[in-house]
Amino acid sequence: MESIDKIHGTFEKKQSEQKNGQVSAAVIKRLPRYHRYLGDLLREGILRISSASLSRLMNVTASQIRQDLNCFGGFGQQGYGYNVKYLYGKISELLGVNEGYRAVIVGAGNLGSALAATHMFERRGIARVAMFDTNPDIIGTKIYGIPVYSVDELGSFCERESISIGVLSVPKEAAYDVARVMVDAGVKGLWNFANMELKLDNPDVIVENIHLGDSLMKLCFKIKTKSEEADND
Amino acid sequence: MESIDKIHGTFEKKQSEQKNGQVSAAVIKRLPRYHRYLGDLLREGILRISSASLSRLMNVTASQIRQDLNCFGGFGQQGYGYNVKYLYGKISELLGVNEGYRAVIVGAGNLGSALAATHMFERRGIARVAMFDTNPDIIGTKIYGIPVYSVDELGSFCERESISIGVLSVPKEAAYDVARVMVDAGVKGLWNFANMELKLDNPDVIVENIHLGDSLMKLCFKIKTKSEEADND
DNA sequence: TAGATTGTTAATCGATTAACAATC
DNA sequence: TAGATTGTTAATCGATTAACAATC
Repeated sequence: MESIDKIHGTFEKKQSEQKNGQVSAAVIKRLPRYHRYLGDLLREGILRISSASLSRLMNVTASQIRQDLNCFGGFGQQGYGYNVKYLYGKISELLGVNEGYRAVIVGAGNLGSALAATHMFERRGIARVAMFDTNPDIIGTKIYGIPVYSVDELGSFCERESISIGVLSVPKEAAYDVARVMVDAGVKGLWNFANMELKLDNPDVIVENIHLGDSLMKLCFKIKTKSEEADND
Repeated sequence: MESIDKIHGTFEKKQSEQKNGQVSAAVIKRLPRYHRYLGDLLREGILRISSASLSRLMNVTASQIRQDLNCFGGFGQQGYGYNVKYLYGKISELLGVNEGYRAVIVGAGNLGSALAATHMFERRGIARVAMFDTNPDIIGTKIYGIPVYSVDELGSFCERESISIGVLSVPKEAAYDVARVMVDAGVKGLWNFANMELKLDNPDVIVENIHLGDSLMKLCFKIKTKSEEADND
């Protein structure tokens, strides 16, 4: 196996930090997908890959891959391609994998429990340190090993435990109250499943709104459109 | 309240069916969001809205709203704006709400159960007629009122019950087998939570892949980027 | 009628793709 | 060295925004 150091040692300056300023939303959206595919390749034991072969695998153009990666620095090598392990590491870094972020899940209903059950967090080096709910029957218990506390303690807990990520799996009606408490407690990002768009006045807090229903509707739209096409044949 | 008929009766020709050919993916992605906001307005009892006020509400440009809607026909009226109820209805139609699609959920684990518990389907007029699993302990039971059958019966069931939508909340490893069975049984769309991109050779079957992990990573990326910005101040 | 606001065309902007010189 | 493939610039394409005439 080639030495990663040998290949990448000479032009380290350019790489680590983002090139000039803003990266477009389009590129950011694609980064996790690159990460996924590279993870698969790594697990398959593939050592190197060219933008051309990766493009075939991912159904995008090789140009786009090279452009995207170059937003962050030269991760490849002319005549060689990309070292899978190295590139995977670089993208992991960009995405904040293993930054040691700490998360809480607010709302221990069906969705909250499902999120507690996944390996989604650990896999990215994110610790789920607690869950919060209002139901006295489950407060004090553990769900998939995660302790459930009263939502009354949410603010003080987040502050004390330096929580960066708050997951909102609460009903729509509770979302703003819960969000406010967490923002005041210094939480940096909210992952919002509450089925509404959380608009905060604090521009430093990042919000990712999940709308599963939108995806379901897109599916229905496409099914419907496809059927109508078929009818016109 | 104004009569919808009075306002819209005169130029019905243009509306109902899609204008010339393909609608861009960008527009399709935005339709469910329009639907959501209009639903909220409707519930609040708002009768009419202009593209300008809707644009303020939704944080997009009024131009974009008018362009998007005009892909499908003239839903508004000069000097008046849009009738909320009428527009909501039209977008519902476009999205296939209340088309009577029938769905099954394959995989009755945490995620499958969480999906069984939501009102996401009914709300869009989609019937969840059954769940399927391999676990003998839950086969024959009901989860939130939905009967659970053995995955062995999946194919024949989908065929017999004319299922249009298959929800995949199974482990990655099982996804292709399950997908193949459903596609062969005439299912028209797959909503795939299996954490991998389902690539089918049948171009008539629609696949929506859900990657919650990608969203979580985007959140981390943004938190990280924001922190780094802050450090450079 | 005058005012408001759409539908639609034209202008702008950004993202994707193509091309190729640099270079491993 | 010759071949391969990147990094990057330039060309193309598509999506967003602006502008305004049509019209309710």
